[in-house]
Amino acid sequence: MIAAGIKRGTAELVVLSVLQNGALHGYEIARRIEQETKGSLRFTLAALYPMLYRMEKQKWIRGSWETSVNGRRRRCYRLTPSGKQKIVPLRKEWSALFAALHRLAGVSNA
Amino acid sequence: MIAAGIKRGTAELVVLSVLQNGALHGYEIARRIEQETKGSLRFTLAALYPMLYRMEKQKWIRGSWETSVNGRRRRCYRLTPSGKQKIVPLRKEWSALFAALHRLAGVSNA
DNA sequence: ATCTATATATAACAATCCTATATGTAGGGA
DNA sequence: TCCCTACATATAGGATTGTTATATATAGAT
Repeated sequence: MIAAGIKRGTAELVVLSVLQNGALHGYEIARRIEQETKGSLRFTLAALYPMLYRMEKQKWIRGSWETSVNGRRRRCYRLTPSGKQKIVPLRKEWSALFAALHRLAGVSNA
Repeated sequence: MIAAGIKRGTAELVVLSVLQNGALHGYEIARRIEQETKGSLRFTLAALYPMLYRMEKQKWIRGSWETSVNGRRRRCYRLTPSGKQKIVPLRKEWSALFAALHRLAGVSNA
């Protein structure tokens, strides 16, 4: 598990990214992040929910209450056009950070 | 300039890394980081000084007051053996983060 | 004489994680 | 039946680590 102090700030990009493949609710977003990184990246729901509210307020995602086949109420979020556009510069900035850390500290994705 | 919310948490690794090439004082550490990343990564001194105190307290660096040729008093920091060892797992964890972001969000050092 | 660069220090604030706690449903096993 | 786990959302309180603003002080250039 990557420590909190290291992964700090990644949630925004990560949430937007997993929503690129289709609408998801909060609980499922957490599971996808964990699965797709083989458990190395993981966020608590207490971190994710307020983050989703902020992103909805900024119009990057739009939430809608839905009911699953089991009768559970969920809030499903999908990317807005604005949210899709947001990903590009965000990924670019993270790439710039990666380049800087690669240069300075020998960090690599290998 | 990489935004504060993105670079958050990198200072520790970055400071330890620039000190690998020899002892430096706070003001100079800030300049090195900026120079070696062509201005893309930059920390305020108000962030660096408390960080240096924390790292000294944890025995990763050791500071000593010195006087420059100009008669200015500076606190020069050098890596301790413990600090050198600290870099390895820290770089590894940052590499793991970027592997995850590469996979999930297409972040790359190119 | 004033302005910039050098050099350290701290207070007040902001953002984004965490743990802990709360609420409630559905399904499985003892 | 009762309890435990999985599902699903919500919020309070605390920790960490950045920011801006402010303070102090010396050296060299204009």
